[in-house]
Amino acid sequence: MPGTTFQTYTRADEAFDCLQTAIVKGDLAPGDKIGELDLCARFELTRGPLREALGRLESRGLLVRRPHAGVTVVAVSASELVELYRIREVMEGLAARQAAERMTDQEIADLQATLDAHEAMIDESCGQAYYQAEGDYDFHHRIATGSRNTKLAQMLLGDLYYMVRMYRYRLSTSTGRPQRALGEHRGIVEAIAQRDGELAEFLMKRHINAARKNIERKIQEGVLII
Amino acid sequence: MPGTTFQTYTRADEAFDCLQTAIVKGDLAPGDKIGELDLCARFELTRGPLREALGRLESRGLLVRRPHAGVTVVAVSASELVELYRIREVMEGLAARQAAERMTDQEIADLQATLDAHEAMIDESCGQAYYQAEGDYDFHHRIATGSRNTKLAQMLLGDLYYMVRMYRYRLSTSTGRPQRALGEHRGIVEAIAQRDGELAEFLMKRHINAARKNIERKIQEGVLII
DNA sequence: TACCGTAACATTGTCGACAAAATATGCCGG
DNA sequence: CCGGCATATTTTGTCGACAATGTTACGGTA
Repeated sequence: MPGTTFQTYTRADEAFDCLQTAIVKGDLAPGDKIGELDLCARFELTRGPLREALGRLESRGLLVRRPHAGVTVVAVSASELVELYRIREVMEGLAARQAAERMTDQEIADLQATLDAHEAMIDESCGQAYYQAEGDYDFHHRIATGSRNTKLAQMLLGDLYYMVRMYRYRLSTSTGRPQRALGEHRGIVEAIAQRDGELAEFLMKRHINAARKNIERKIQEGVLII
Repeated sequence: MPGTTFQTYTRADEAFDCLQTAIVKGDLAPGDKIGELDLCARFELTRGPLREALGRLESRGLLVRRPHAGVTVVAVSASELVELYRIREVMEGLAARQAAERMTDQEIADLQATLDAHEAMIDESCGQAYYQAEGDYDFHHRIATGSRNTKLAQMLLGDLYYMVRMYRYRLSTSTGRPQRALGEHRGIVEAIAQRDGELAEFLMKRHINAARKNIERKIQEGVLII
């Protein structure tokens, strides 16, 4: 092997990332019927890699494809969004428990530092909504990874979070009560630091349960239209 | 629309199914480095649809792909297999709870009938191992569907079960104690029939937990080599 | 005028060939 | 005899063209 320089990115990967972020950010709205050649022009690539990316997105549930009739961005109904949170509740509960058992001390310290930075941002109240969403994502991301459960992290990070984020960007306000969410996050980290897996699981489940109820309330009030 | 006869299957779908079953059945063993043209010859199709199918399989975690270096069937380690059961425990627990709340009376009756048929097979002890595996799969499949949680069913049926079945075929004996498993199944269905979601969740979690411990024991004894 | 059947269109699915990268082979030097 | 380098080969990634299918528009008929 002359130059051991491996190429890690291919055009299909590129297309996959572009499409995924486009869907998550809302540039491609749910229900949109998108043509292949349009996308090719948009991202400057040919149909081969694009179709490969479309297949992957479809497999992940972000696109729905009807043979010979084109692809459409998946439209998640209000009830389905709520169901997503029910899944998150049990899966992230497990992640928190395993994270409490397996995270390194360094990782826990980093996690606490993250919360400190997060708190500082909230206090300065600069771009609350956006940073709140990003901080929240970062928190859950770290715990999923810290669980050391490959498949669990893959399912959370690769499947669920993208669908949730898809609507978070649209909502702009994640929970609406950053201080309260931060407090819950602190409690979870505290439990993890004490290696109390059971408590971490309980608190995480309650945390996500609260977020679900918040969304249900917004839907009922008509604030959240899906 | 002249003839409203929609074509639902394309060659890529075909390739996807073929590859998936080939992996699950063990015709393509974990760790195998498989070439695209080999697969083309094997399934009699061209590289276009095949690559699309490979992308989907990769996205689902059954294949791992290194750019320009080919695809290999994913090799799940013993610890990862155990982790899979931890995920199943919480997810299927949720499925059982929601199934208890949402399954129709007809579905519950069908489920009970399924168990009766299953019991008959075990009594006749004809092809125990195989039918045990199939019956077990059928049972969990119905509950996942009965949860009416689209994404949950999709994740269980589309992701987890395929990975678990991949090793079930290799083990030939699923739990080793069909009567006991059947009894646990009966208890879960009973809870569902009584619309006791909490109990159904508890029993399902305990059921899968027992299966996990059984596998852990086999691994320790060296019976199960991965 | 409304409805149905047909034909043209546009879009997707499929194929074969070319280009780029990684692996395998052979050669040279130590 | 072994290790490292350059070349050759194989395999993957990409592209453009053709075929099949769904969609749309049009005209005829009741």
